[in-house]
Amino acid sequence: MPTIKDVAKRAGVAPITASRVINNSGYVKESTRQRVEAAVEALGYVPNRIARSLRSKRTHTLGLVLSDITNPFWTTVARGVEDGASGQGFSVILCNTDESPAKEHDYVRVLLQKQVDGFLLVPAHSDAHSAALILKQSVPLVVIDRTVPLPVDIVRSDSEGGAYDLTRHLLGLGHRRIAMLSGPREVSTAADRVTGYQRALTEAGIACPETDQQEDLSKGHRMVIYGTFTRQGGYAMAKEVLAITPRPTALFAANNFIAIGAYRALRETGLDVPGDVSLVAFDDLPPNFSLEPFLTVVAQRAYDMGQTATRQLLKRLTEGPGDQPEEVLLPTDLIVRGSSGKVKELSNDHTRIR
Amino acid sequence: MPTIKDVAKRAGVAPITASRVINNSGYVKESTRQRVEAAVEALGYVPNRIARSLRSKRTHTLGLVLSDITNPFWTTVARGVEDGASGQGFSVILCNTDESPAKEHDYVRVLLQKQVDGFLLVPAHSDAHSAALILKQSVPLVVIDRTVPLPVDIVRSDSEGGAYDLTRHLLGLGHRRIAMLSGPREVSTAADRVTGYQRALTEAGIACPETDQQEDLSKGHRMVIYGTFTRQGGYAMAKEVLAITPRPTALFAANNFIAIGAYRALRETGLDVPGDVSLVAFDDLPPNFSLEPFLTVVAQRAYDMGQTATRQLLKRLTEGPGDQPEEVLLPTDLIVRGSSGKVKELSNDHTRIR
DNA sequence: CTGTTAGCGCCTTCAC
DNA sequence: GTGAAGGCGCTAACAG
Repeated sequence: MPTIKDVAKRAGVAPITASRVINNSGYVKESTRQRVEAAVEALGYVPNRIARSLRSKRTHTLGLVLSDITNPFWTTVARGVEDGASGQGFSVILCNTDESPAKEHDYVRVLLQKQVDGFLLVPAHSDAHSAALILKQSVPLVVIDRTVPLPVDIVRSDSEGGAYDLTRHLLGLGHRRIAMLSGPREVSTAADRVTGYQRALTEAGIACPETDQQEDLSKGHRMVIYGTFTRQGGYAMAKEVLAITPRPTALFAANNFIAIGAYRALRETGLDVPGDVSLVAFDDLPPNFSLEPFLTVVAQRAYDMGQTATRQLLKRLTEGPGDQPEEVLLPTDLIVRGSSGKVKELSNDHTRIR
Repeated sequence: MPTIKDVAKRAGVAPITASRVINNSGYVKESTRQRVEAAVEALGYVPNRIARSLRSKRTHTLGLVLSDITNPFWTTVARGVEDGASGQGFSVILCNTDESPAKEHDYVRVLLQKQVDGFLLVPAHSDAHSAALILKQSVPLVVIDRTVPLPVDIVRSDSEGGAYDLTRHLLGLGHRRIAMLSGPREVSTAADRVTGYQRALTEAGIACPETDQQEDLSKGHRMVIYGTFTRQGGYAMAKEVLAITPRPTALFAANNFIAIGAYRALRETGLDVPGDVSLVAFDDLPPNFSLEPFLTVVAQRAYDMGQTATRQLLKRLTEGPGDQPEEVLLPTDLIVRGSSGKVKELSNDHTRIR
């Protein structure tokens, strides 16, 4: 493997001169430039960026730490990151944490040792242990998707607004008993989605059984149930909620996995979607890979999210930390499909709708 | 950012001693070990792997160059790679080529400069330009999914066998006019799938119009049509093939995208699947993200593919190039679902089946 | 326009 | 058990 010294020797110049030609820096006479280029060609010289990084203290590499690349949402985010990075001459090291803080921590440590120029991180836990570690080393960091109790740049979707839109959509179809199948209480996105749901229902004057015991629940009421962001979670929550009398007329799945589990529960129960029960979800299923997209959803701009976060990170790399962190809130998109429909007035249902 | 010198100074030892403690190499007295460890802790020392790599000529980093991480098949492969790599202390740099040889070449050059220890490559073109470049630098390489005309390790699915199985499945359901909607002729996987299809039909005594002009085509015949591995391609090919009289009773999509396009064409034509026409595909749609998996497919073991390729690559890294390259052929799995059914005998169809 | 010197942070080699 | 010297490949800084 030839080094820059070999190139220099062959061209009859000093290494630094070869360096200047290779990096197009400084003045070099045309004739020597050509001699050096010929030597590079002849030797098949490949510059060693590791050595360069050691000097320059820049690796042109970013660390992308997320939960699971296999989830189409994260896949798309990752693609946005990679495109944004490679466009600016940066490479991306990919790490899957599977939501494990321990894994996350290990990855971050290694990436720190590898001297990545910056981090894109989806924190596995709200304690933000890893994020703090990164900041302590004063390595630039942009957090994606979730909030953390740290002064740090964040790019995330407007979960609350999206959930509000989706709930309004159901209200518009006449639904008054909408069950929210949520994720874990302590995950910020889950909490935000519940908040959006609650806001829409409050505006519509729909009671909350816990707080409004005295009110008339007959015109509809709220149902929030917490679980995990998984198919199993969705299945279990749907089963539970479908057993309530009177049955909810619509289910709001707080993410795509929950929606899939809920759908299975609905089918098992012999209920038609949307004939008997409407089903909507936060997060689209990958519509590019569906024979027929069916779910009414609020979709996140995943690609945008990755790209925006990367742009922000690269800005920090060139412009320095700046005075204070920024938070970017990406809008969500309501996509109405076949899984949501008008409420049916059931004959044996004493609660009349509208 | 403290260096090993700072640690050494604080512990009152030479840098090399600190190094020995940090890397757990050589003999160090327990008391000095503790002093060094205390210094590491106090300073928040993080070893610089860039410097280490410069010395050791090992970066513990692999380059993964594939077409598009957004395709669920590649996503799964990538996850297999990342798991296999991180399990052995390796990081993965991800690159999307979008099947562009130029992009691929640029990525490979950068990765070579970054001194990755090895490559996992899905070649964008059968000319294998980038693969050759890698081999020239004698950097270990494992090719994934496709064959290249080079002596190199390859891990791929048994495309021919899978296509054979899928075709046999259709034959077993009574289909005799099965149209193969293929990918580009020059892509090895497309060619292999056509070969498997042909083999099954030949065994079943089904004629090929081009070569068997004289034979009786009334008992069924072959239809192979070449296009692109895209939804548009699938749509166009399906439209074309459905216009033929007598109409094929089954469509074999050579990959998941083609299947989606073909399904759309079928629906537009007013045909029921599988009532009027059966549809099967090579490559599953992401079943984890479907409300109801519907397509009968031959699925590839994508995760396995990534993991196997990585294991092979890491073997080369530790054991050297070995005498000659290996080729691993992964089996495929036939998954029968709702999209394939028995042929109907149409009243106005003069070709009697069986 | 070109070259010399020095050092990035680490670890192999060889002494003690 | 420990340390001193030197160099991995490259490029600032400072001559000339």
